[in-house]
Amino acid sequence: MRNKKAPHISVAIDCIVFGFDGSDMKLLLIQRGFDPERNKWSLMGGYVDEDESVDAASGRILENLTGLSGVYLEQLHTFGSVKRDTNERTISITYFALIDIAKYKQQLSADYHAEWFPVNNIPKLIFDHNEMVEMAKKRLQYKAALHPVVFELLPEKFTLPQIQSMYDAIYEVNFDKRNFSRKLLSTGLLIKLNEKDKMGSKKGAFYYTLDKDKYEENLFKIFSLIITPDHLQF
Amino acid sequence: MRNKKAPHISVAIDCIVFGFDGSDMKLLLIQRGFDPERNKWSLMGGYVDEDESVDAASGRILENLTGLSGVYLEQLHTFGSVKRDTNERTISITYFALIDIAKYKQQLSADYHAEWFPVNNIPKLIFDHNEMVEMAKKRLQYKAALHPVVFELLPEKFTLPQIQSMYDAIYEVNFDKRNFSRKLLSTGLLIKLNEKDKMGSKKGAFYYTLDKDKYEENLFKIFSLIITPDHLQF
DNA sequence: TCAAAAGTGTTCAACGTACACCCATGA
DNA sequence: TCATGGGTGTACGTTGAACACTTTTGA
Repeated sequence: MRNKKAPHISVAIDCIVFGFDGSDMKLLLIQRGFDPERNKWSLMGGYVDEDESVDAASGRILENLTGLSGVYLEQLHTFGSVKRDTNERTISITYFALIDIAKYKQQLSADYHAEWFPVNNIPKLIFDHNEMVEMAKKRLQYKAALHPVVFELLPEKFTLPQIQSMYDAIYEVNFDKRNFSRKLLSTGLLIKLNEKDKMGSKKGAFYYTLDKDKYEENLFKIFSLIITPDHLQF
Repeated sequence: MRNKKAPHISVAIDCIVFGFDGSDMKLLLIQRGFDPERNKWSLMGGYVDEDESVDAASGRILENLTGLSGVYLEQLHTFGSVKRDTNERTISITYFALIDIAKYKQQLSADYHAEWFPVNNIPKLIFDHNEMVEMAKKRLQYKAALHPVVFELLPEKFTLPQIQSMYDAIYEVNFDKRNFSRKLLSTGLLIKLNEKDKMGSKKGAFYYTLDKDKYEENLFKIFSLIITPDHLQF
């Protein structure tokens, strides 16, 4: 009951950071610098301070450990088994972040020892962090099915092959590129630029950019144009 | 960082209980029996014990305050503003429950002072509990769009008008009953019984029951037959 | 007999899916 | 010149949406 004294339980945050590099989905991990479990791979974690909200804590902790700030962060789930942390009773509130790898490349590699791993080849992580990652992958699938959050993973301008690779990676499928581009363009949310990306091919692929105004207005109607429930892993 | 000492933050649970009575969606509330905020309406809450998981705590707290056990409970979100609890720094991990009101009616009214309120007419609640309820309503919409969890709200046998009322209530729309019943029956998941419910009308409506085997098998493919993204409130 | 809710079918437009070839370019 | 990836169109079946009348029966 609320009027009894609260037992002591520590409150931590762990951040699951997804990135997209133009062709693959990646996950950001750090090597733990202290005992226990020193040198094992881990998510970015830390304790919530007494005078900060848990949302604020997630941003602070991510920035401390990776230098990343201003990224899209959303609460995922709170993990609270009794023995999940081998050290002391700790619950962990997890957040996931979506970023465009290229945009933050320099910030990251300069001072921090974080590394990108392909989402389908994650090493063994400390505690229950692998479970957290699995849940985050599923949540991303759900979220992306109904919300255009995934544009957070893309640079300002991007090509159709890039955005399709992103969806292919998130849902672990291969969409038909003819149907995919038709559906995507039919939203009217993409503006074609007079400029090509020549990185990916000799012919080059046209860049597109988000029509921000329409994007705000139509936040709702847009998706599930792309994804049907068949694509979700239950 | 993980190696610093954790500050003291209390960890509480709050449960948002949705019920369906055959025609309306309801929310279960209790009147707080202690200060501060004595006698104000509130969700069912309590502290997590040091030696129990947060999932276990949610079940225990719900049972303590309402007598309900064995109900569908799912974690919703963790609320963690600094001043959300006016008493001491407390984060609240919220869970939502789905129950068939009739099934638990006796359990509830006997010993507990909990009351059902229509979801569209909730009183002012303590702390940030109204916000929690709003989030739970949205989550239920999302969840029900892709998962058949809503059968948790129905009795063993139910009529087509009842299940449609439920969807109408969750999405705050009025589905066309011809289209609705065709879609629902096309899943092949409902078994028509040779028995009618005469409560709702003179003619009576046939009872249906879930084909449990098929239900297990097809957990995934089923929904979004009913709901399209247009129905979601963003 | 009538009021009230249950139950049922058809038509049309929109959408999803499958599928194959040409284009532009740099090496 | 050729290998590589980019870009486009059509045809068909399925699905979603709009729509109105008949049935049953208790009061």
